[in-house]
Amino acid sequence: MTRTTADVTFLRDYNQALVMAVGRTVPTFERSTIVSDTGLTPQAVSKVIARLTADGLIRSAGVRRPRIGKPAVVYELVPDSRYAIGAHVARRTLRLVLVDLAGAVHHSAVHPLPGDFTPEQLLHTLHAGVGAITAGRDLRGRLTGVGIGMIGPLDHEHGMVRDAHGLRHWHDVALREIAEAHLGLPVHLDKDVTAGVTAEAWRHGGTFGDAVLIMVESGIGGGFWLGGTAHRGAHTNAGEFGHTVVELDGPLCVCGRHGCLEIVHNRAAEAGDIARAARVLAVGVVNLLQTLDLAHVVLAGADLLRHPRPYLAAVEQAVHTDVPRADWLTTDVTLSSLGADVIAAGAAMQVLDKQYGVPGLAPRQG
Amino acid sequence: MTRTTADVTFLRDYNQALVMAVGRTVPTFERSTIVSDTGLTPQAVSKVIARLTADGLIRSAGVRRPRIGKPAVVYELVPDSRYAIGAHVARRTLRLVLVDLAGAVHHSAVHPLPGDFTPEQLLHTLHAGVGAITAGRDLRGRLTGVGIGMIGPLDHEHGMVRDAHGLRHWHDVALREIAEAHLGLPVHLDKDVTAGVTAEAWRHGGTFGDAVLIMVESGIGGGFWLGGTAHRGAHTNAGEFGHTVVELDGPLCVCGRHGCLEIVHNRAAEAGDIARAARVLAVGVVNLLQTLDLAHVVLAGADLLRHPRPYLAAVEQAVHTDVPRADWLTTDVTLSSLGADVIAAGAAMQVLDKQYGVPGLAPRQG
DNA sequence: AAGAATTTAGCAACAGCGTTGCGTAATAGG
DNA sequence: CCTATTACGCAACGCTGTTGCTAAATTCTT
Repeated sequence: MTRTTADVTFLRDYNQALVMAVGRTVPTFERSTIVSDTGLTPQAVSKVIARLTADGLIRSAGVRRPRIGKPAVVYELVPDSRYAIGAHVARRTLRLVLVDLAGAVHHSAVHPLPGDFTPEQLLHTLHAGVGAITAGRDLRGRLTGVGIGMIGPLDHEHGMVRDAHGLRHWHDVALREIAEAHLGLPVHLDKDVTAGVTAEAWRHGGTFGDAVLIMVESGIGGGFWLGGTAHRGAHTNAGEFGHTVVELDGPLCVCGRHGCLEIVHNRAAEAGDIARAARVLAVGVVNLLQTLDLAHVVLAGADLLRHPRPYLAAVEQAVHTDVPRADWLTTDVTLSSLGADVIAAGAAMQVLDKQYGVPGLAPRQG
Repeated sequence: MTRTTADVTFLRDYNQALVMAVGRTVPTFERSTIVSDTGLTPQAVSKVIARLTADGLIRSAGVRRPRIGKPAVVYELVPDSRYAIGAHVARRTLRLVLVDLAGAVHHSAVHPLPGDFTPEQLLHTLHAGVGAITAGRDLRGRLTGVGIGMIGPLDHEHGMVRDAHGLRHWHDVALREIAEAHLGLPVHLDKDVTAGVTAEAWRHGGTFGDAVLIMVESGIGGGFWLGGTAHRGAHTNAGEFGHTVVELDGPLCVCGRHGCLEIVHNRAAEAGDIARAARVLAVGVVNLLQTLDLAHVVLAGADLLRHPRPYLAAVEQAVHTDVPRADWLTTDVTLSSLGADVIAAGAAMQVLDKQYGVPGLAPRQG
């Protein structure tokens, strides 16, 4: 394993990203806002603001007149100064979105994919879809790249799809490399659920605590945001939350174990007992809270969003009653604000995060 | 939430800590070792080595003669240049250890605690125990501080014990503050399992990937090391791994839920069926791997270490057979190398880590 | 109307970091 | 004795955030 080393360019990028994180989450801000939020000196903030203004990422938006004294310059993020395209590769569809620097979704389209599609077929559809997005717009110099969120297992670091579940033609495909060659843009590949949780984190700026995005969509997965970054695990395989056993000696799951959350949940759902399915999911969520002590639980996925109310109610109730000492152990439970776009949008935001997010110095796995 | 800001002193401390992390894990090293391990330039490494030598943290240990050319200076960590004391507060005992900069345990002692002891009683025993350790040794200027590992819930950031499980006199006790006043040393308070996993990480240097320390000792807990730092969660309450449900509608647990890993495991263990207890634990471990994709599983705790072989075998087998695609999804399973000292030693290493470990820029929870 | 008080913001000098360029020390081999 | 090789540091540099101070823009006070 090697850690990243730190030099002065890291300092600059890091502090600059802190300012951007504030700018993303508030309508407007001024120098004193940044000073108190970050602890940087006023002079340092001035330098950062000057750089960001020169890059077109922020702009002045008038002045605020204090009770007395010189008026303060008010700034705002320029959302359309940068864009990224996000792709959600599911089993039968490719969803593409255009996302701006603030995390707003400007365009969303779903393209059908052939059953058991090949890499070539995906790239063809991806290329056409990206072309359709860029065609009507002038994104020259403002399109940061393309993010792809996909089922695993895959290798995020090397941009390789290892063995996508249920897709026969996807063994050790260097998707990032191939897609970059096809599209002529930087490409970022990650697991669908990890991309999804990045969407929630990006839109909340620097203030997003430890979180999980629960995805119920044919399978059940969980994307984790821990300690200020996405948690991918040792082999980009974190998130197989559906394959945790909640019923010893329960029904046999496709993964080979018995009583996985996914199979128990799906049986209830298929029997039409959504309330029970939701309660089973809630047990799993509380398991996560006990294990990881999360601040946010975000619910998403087509199968869940078909019945948002019972799921939300069951999870909220379990979180508030089954976790002891709830007075200070606060965890909020919400539905994903981006609905069906969350994975694709999150994939796009991963590209933005890489460029404009707070950089980490975390080690690569060893 | 506020993130730490980064200035040039952060750069220095960070790169310096990278060098120390290498030094901790190898018997000797030289400038070229650091250059290739970290990616720093030779000149930067020279400056770091000069600083560390001046501080007495490393020293020259001869030269290596290359085939031809000027001999390279060989360096080594000076283990006894810094020490820290670690305390493991359990329900009936206080374990104290003295640990050096390399993570070696120099002294270990167990002091009895009264049943349902009060803060005052603990501090008295702690003070006497620390005195006994420092009495015979000349640790002037080399004792970095005291780390305390304890059952939760507690608040790591503020050094407060919230409501220690099963201890009636421990509600909102500002233990860190009180202990610092008593001992005249910096004190670091953390959950027992989190301290434990820090021991494993510290002794492995910078190369330790995502890991969990499983602790089986009356209760079952898990300490997490994720992304290069301890994972404590939003309220320092991560690690209640024993209170994850593995058997829906199973026996009632003390926590109020049914079928928790802890109660199912303990029933099997109490019935003398260690093999089944170990298999139940292994199911929980695989749940963690599916969720978090960990590189290391470390087993510890008095109840487990009474039967190390069946536990190790059961967990190893489950990890290797129940997690699919094991050829590249490698996870190693080991027993804690520190045995019963792991929590106390880890608490000590948290103090060392704070001073000499790789600093993070991670956000405090919001 | 003029000056004091207050708030904001930037210029200039500075210390400290890693980097770059290059010179020097220490060895083995010819 | 010279050359090739390897190791290593001095000095200058570019860049960072910081510190000290000045200037600008406004309201309040006299």
